[in-house]
Amino acid sequence: MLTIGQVAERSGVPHTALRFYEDRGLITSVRTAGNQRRYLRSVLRRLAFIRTAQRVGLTLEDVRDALAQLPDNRTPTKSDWERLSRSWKSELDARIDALYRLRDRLTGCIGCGCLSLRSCALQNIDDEQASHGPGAPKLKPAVEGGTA
Amino acid sequence: MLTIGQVAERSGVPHTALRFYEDRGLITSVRTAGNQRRYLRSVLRRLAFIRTAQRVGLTLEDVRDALAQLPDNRTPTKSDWERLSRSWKSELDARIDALYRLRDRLTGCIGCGCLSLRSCALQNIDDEQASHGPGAPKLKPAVEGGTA
DNA sequence: GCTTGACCTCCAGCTTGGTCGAGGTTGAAG
DNA sequence: CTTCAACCTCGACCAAGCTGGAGGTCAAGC
Repeated sequence: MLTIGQVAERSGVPHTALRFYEDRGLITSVRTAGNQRRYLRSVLRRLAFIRTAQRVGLTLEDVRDALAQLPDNRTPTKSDWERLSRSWKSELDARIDALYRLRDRLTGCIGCGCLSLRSCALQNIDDEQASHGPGAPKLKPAVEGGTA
Repeated sequence: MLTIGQVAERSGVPHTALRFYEDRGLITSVRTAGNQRRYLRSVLRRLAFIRTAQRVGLTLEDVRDALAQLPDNRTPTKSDWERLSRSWKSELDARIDALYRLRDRLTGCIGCGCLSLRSCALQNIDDEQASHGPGAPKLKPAVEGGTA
């Protein structure tokens, strides 16, 4: 069992954030007789997962909901992971896709002669994300007349 | 020239957010004699760009810094885009990579028989650090978009 | 058994990315 | 010329995701 300080050091996640995550239900701990937190080593795995997910733009709530599908008290089974995976895969795929388009649009624009943006991919971004992600309000299909 | 209401409708970005973005220097407008905002059509392109970038976890500041490289008052040239592209590509690549790892970790776990997590990729996220002894290196210091 | 640093709770405050409403102005249609 | 939706500014407020401090407790070393 690890103390909060040990977890903080090993994971690089500040102890303040660890308490915050616990408060939000992303991680759990048990308490000593003296009311101090003690963590299973598996919390490090969760934390790595949380931080990675956050870095790519998922909210703590997204992560919490996903992790809620995993058992706290036992090693996740194959079907535990399957469920988590299924529920996340399409979201992750969508994000990967969005990133690709964002990147390729940039580099693509160089090739496509953006001096006249008329036929440029960037032009057409607006219609793609019609309904995505809770955090990001949507861009409606814009009526791109002719002049840009 | 478009009014703020027209831009809001076409882009799907609320007018409140439009003023907010202008305040933060992400978009610009000109004013009528009566002090009302008028936008170039190109603002729609910027907005689509902003929303996409946000969706994949970049901050408004990241976006602002990137867009600051593009001219406000003329169509971006090839070299404008080249500069923007260069400065973003590695960041986007890193995020794509992170997403892949996150996704593949999930699906990988299904294949690898996570009933025993021993050899699982997820397992090794933290063990790498743990096994580096007492002064263990940290997880990625987390979130924020500083490296853009 | 005393010290000291790591721990506890609670709460205020910060940043980001906005929304909402009050109170006033503009501008195009009738 | 009136009307009224759409616009303006400004400041309060919101939620997420934290940080930091105050004031108190625990536990390991001397």
